[in-house]
Amino acid sequence: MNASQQANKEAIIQQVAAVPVGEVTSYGAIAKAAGLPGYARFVGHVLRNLPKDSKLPWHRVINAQGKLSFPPESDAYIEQKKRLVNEGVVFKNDKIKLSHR
DNA sequence: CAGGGGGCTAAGG
DNA sequence: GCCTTAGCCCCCT
Repeated sequence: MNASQQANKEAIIQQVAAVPVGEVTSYGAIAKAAGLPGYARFVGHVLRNLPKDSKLPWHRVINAQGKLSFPPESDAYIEQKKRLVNEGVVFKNDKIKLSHR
């Protein structure tokens, strides 16, 4: 892995970790906040390949549609939704309201 | 080097 | 509301 990519990953992780409890953000927002506009998909890749000891709140990162990026019947979807609800995130018919944009 | 795919996004139909 | 196009980026075959 290149050093720059590692740095980008770190920056992304930083932003994700900076998301407060009860709040959700989109991949694009994370990427942009990390100084990597257009890296939305890379954010997804990073979160997907997270080491199991990351302790990173990946569940607070959703897509711009205010929904989870997993199939509704997927275990990951259910797990993420459960975690969010447990943290106080309000779901509107399987949709989360992002703090306006 | 080419091809396909993925926790994306925005714009159209 | 869903699917398609086009654009962005990175990863694995």
